[in-house]
Amino acid sequence: MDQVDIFKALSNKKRLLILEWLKDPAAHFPDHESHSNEFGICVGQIQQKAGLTQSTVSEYLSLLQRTGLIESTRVGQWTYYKRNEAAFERLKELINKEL
Amino acid sequence: MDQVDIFKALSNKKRLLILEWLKDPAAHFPDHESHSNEFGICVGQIQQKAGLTQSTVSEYLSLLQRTGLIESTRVGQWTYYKRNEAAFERLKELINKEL
DNA sequence: TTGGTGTATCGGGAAATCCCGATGTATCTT
DNA sequence: AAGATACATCGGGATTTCCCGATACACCAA
Repeated sequence: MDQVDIFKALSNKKRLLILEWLKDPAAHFPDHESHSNEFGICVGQIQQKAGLTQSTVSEYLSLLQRTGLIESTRVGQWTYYKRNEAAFERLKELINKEL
Repeated sequence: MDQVDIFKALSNKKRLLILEWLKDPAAHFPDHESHSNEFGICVGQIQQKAGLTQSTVSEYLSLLQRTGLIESTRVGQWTYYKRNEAAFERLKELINKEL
């Protein structure tokens, strides 16, 4: 994934929203604390909030993961996604220097 | 132009290159100082270096201008483009805070 | 094992993007 | 005015992106 691919991943309103939600999961997914833990947020929760189909959300999360901006953990039948803040920091440094 | 449109504008290798070249025009367009002045670099110079057709480069520059990242000045038959560094600073701040 | 739930992948129609050649417009020169 | 130069716009074929429904896969519960 090069710089262009990262910008492409960020070139979508819904994906930007998802990344924003994952910055503060407790604030954006306050549903009884279920399906929300130290591993992140599961696909279903994100799908519900995003208002997209399950397949679309799954693909978007997969795409974001390929950029390295988020990471996933499988627990039972759930896949939890969370931000990779180190990757965000590296991206910001790159942008600050190269752009 | 919202955040998504700016990321879309940055989602292209050639456009990123053009923005990089315009960071230091003297270094990247050393052709006898001609067609290079305080107003920026003219379309033809950029087109030659980019290896794209004239129409494509014109459209790319127009797109980048719409995002506010570059500005143009018409002088005679030439249109000079230069970076709007203030816009880049605002974008970087936005990215550092929101992303 | 059977059925249910959560996620990933596949196939594809619609829309957007990429980049081109052709053409139009503005400006300069003679 | 006529031709040349620089750029913008138009029309379009090829590719990519968007987002969906259908289907496949993984795991759990009974």
